[in-house]
Amino acid sequence: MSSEHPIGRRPGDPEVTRAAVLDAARSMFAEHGFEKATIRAIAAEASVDPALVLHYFGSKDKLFVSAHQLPFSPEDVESAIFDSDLDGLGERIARFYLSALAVPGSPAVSLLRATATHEEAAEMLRTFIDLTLMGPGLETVPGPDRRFRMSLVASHLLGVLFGRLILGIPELAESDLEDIIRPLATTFQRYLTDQI
Amino acid sequence: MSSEHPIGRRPGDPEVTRAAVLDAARSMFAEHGFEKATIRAIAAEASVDPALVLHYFGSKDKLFVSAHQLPFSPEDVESAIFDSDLDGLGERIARFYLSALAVPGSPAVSLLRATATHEEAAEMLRTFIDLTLMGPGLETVPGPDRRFRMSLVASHLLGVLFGRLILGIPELAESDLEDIIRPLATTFQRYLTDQI
DNA sequence: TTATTATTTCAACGCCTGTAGAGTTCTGAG
DNA sequence: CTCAGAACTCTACAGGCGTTGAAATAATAA
Repeated sequence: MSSEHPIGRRPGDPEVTRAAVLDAARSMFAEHGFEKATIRAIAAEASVDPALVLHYFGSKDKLFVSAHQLPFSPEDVESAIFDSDLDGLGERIARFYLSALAVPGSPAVSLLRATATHEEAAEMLRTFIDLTLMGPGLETVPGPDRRFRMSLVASHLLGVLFGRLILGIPELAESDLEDIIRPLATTFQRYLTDQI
Repeated sequence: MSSEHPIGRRPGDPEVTRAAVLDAARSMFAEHGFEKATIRAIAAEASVDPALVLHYFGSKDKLFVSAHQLPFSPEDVESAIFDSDLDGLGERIARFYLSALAVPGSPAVSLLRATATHEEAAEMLRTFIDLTLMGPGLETVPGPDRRFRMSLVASHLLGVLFGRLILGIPELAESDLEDIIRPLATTFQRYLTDQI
């Protein structure tokens, strides 16, 4: 069984091919983690030769980075979460992050999975948290320990994502997302605005 | 540069060698995850030939399983956590798990890391959670949704371990453990005994 | 139309992996 | 004291990996 396409440039828009590679990369990284998502498998999923992947992205590391641009901008988060009074803050955080990220194949899950074995992915995820949760909007949270409080929030979010999408704890994986958001909202509100 | 030891059986207790291999395996799995912890590296760390590792444990998978026996028995957990009144339950859980597991090189961290890319490790971690957190002691927690409540607790514990030891969120990694246990204790207590 | 460049496949490289089998030395049972 | 078996190393294989360079084709600029 030889390749699908003849050698040489194919007609049409190359951007389509490039996008297909990125899609395949995201899906493979999300499902298998960094090392087990092989360039060969990604290329196959995109119906493309492995060498083309490297032609576009240079190396597997760079491909990973390219495939994990933020799904939303830090400004989106700021306005969705912090641009209101403190009262509903916990709920807004829980709802925004879980509904955006707690879906199979989400780049966040891919990042989370790869984080476990790939320091570059860990760095990216730390940056993501820093830019979105620890950004300027955090200033509205009172107290000198606001970063620590927010890190408790982050840890719970991470744990839910991990337990639901990677580990597959049944009670987390099969519950309606709203049922998870509710108790988390209360916890987050307490972490951010109450005595802890 | 050839090997440290001559060929053939060496004098002394073989159990020492076997234990050294297990130690090396635990440390390598904890630091690098399943794929990147190679049999060759584990063998080198234990000053042993790679083939000896397989002689003892049969395969890399089986080695992983052997290296991750529970650090405490489910009965230990039951008595440490559930054999008192419900009042301090949240704090007992937070303190017991975090002080036992939130240390670098702990088998739990190794398991957590490997879980991300290795289904067998995920199965082991799910079983661990099932045996210890969801065991018979959970019956003392009121409400038909006690398993769901406990899964919220588990998710938070997972998230703290992940954030502190794998991802390396500074506020979690550098805080005194007691400062983390305190707010978690309150949250756990609420999850398990209050309206959520 | 022609020349250049970007896109694509092919074939191969060197490296590392888990694992198997054969050979060597020690231990312990009879 | 003998000898079967356990412990241990050496060598090697087969397969997969990321990556590279050359060749072929299409798009585009002159």
